[in-house]
Amino acid sequence: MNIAQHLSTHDIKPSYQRIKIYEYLYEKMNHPTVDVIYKNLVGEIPTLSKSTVYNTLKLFIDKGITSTLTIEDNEVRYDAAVESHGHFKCTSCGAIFDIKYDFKDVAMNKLKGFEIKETQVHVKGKCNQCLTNKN
Amino acid sequence: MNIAQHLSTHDIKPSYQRIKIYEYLYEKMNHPTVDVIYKNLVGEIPTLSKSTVYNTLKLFIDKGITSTLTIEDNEVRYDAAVESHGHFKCTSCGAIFDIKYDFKDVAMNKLKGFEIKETQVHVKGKCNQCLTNKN
DNA sequence: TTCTAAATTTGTAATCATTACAAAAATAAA
DNA sequence: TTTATTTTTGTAATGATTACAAATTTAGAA
Repeated sequence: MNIAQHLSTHDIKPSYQRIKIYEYLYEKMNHPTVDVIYKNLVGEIPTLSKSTVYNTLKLFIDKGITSTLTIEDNEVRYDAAVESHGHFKCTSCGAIFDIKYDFKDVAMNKLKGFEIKETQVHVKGKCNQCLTNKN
Repeated sequence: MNIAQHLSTHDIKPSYQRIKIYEYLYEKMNHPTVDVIYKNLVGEIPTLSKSTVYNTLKLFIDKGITSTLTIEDNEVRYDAAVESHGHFKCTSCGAIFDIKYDFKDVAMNKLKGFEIKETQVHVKGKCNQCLTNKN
């Protein structure tokens, strides 16, 4: 994936900060919060401002190359994947797993005549590993 | 529904404020925010504090008689219904509709060996009425 | 009932994420 | 090079939530 080109294709001028932020989102795929992104990039970009992270993510969302998820209240996370998919969050280790689900299975029969723009599925519990480790 | 008794059954002493807050949640079923609850009750309980609303809702959640939903980032809402069900929010009029869905349909095959505690399904779009009114 | 202890409510201050905004820096165009 | 535009940055403002201690209410014991 050529990130600069991907940004350009979506009408986003590929500045250094924008490339780095998108690169982080895309390569880590770890559903980071703004704070996590900032802390991970400020070493490499010492002048980086949190404002830039906020601005950039807002731009990415406007242009449709990033989506948000809010599993816990007060904890907005960002995702380079924009196709509909769900998220499982382990309440023990905090890890987030992507889960696929079939759009039409999610009670869409209940929403006849409604125009659906976005669906989010969040599941919380304990992951495989934490269960075996008895965390 | 006898609210005082319902609270007592769940190990919550039925104070005046607690009864009123639960009553509001239960009778309106409008998925209110803290602010909405406060504004709607402060007329009847002039000394009511927002702290009380926060404290009370936290207590209700601990005791399992209230659940939260966060469809929009930064907008925590409360619900007297605790069974798994989904929510549709109309982006035009802001109304929230409950939707039933089948727990096991939501990609649970992907989560073998995981312990699932909670699922949330959020759908955004335009409701029937807004579509016909061309809002 | 009266006294005392515990629980609840309240108001204010502190915190934290996010937004607003204007100055500084970088980039592009003339 | 000069000028205009875009992007980045830092600080201040906002708003929701939490922390906390004082005031009030409730419950229990004497």
